[in-house]
Amino acid sequence: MDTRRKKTLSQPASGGQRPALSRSSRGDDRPDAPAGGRGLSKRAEPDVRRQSLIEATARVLARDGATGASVRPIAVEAGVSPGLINHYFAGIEALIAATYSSVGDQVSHALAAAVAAAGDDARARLTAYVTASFAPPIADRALLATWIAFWSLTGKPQIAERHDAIYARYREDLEALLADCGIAQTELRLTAIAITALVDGLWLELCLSPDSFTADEARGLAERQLGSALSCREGRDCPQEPADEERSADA
Amino acid sequence: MDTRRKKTLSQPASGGQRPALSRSSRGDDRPDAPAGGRGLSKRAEPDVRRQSLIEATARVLARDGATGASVRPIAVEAGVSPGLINHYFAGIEALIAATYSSVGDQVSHALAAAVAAAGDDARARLTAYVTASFAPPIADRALLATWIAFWSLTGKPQIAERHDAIYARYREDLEALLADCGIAQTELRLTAIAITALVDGLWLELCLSPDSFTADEARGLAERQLGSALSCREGRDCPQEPADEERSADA
DNA sequence: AACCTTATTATACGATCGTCCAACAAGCAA
DNA sequence: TTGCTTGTTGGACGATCGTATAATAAGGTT
Repeated sequence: MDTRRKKTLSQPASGGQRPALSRSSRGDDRPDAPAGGRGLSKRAEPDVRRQSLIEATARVLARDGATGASVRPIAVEAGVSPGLINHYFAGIEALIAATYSSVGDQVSHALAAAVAAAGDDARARLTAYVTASFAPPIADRALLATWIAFWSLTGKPQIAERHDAIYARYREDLEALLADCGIAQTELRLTAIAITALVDGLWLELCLSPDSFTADEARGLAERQLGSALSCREGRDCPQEPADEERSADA
Repeated sequence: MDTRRKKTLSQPASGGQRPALSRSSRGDDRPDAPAGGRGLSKRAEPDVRRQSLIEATARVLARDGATGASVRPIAVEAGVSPGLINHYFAGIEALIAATYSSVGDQVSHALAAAVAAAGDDARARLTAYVTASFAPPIADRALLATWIAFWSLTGKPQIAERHDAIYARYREDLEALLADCGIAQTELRLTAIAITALVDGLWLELCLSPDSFTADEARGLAERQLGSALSCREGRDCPQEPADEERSADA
């Protein structure tokens, strides 16, 4: 419902508002916007309106990045007036936080779809999961701009909380796929962290400067890392992390 | 050349901000404000002034991130008036681009120092290079905030250019260390890309949400990746990237 | 001295930021 | 119809943004 009412510090500054002008120009010149697309200023179901604001925010973030995500451009994109945003969200920051969760879910679903399309073989599903980051819609400069905007706000607890949830879910899904491939329980967590980091780093640089390597090369490197992780399961010769006490020689 | 003048450059212009004294009536109220701690901003050598502005920008970026890096806070941090920034730089964007190069150099030097401290053994130097990212001054939230601010501006060619140069240099240094460890020439480029991506991803997540894993774990994972890369050099059984034709079975 | 160059300040300007608010409008209950 | 609730609008407000510019200060040259 309201979710508002801060009645904060600033007094209305005494003097009454300007009587303002009549809105006579409105309400008779246009019957209303037809369905579909923008310009819907009809009354909407609260959940529908909330979602349309979130989606508009995602589009603006993708197009203009963090600096462009301000109230008025988002309102224009959603086809509503600026004031409506503060009616549905406690502030622009809350709207962006909600958008983080929404975009995070979309990414998660895109990865799940890639896994589902890979069939039943555990190894193929794992490969599909990690290499999906190097193809559309994940490997996209606009998505990176969106993501960077979220990162730039992780100073605020509200956003950091969602970041942790999204990444925890990503690693959780990855751990499940790794377990299906026979990775030992004790290795699951760190293996998932390493693969996540590699994929994240490759995805980041692939979007930031696409000339330094190709998406195919990124796929190959991720695949190699998977092979290395899986070879440990078969008792092969694989490099082990040195024990903590052995690691002091390099300082 | 009184001695008081010399230290004013590095002075953050703390307290005595402007005693009201607005200069609306120029030249009659007060010719100068000589005494007191307010001696900031004498004339400086152009290069010195430029550098002090760059350093002030780096401090503001580290403290407040991308959204805080605007003309007036930077000017306050540098202890000069806002207008001076446009005297030395073509705009705020040019100042931030220059700061990107400067911070990139500092990071590069910090990594080089870690390598130099590791001694003469090639393997130890390589380890020092990659694990330095997980210790101060690299593994630092403020540095991440700075870096994210740069990333958020890579849409502008001026910044993207700097990003490419900085990352190319990072990979170049890494390739040299890998070559010293005997990595084959044909594998150098992709190996460096993979290690850079892993380190970047670990560094990013370590700074963003430090609770998901520890710096020691990050070091161990990077070390394991190095071991995997180096084991190939000895003709051991190491996972290979599958050929491009073999990768289409998952649809 | 007078003159010139330029570093530096302080402010002005228009644009845009987030938030708040009073008036309008749409739906629903009586 | 009349009333009531609430989604929605368009703008006001103060703060801050980047840039531009006239006035002043400082150093160097002749």
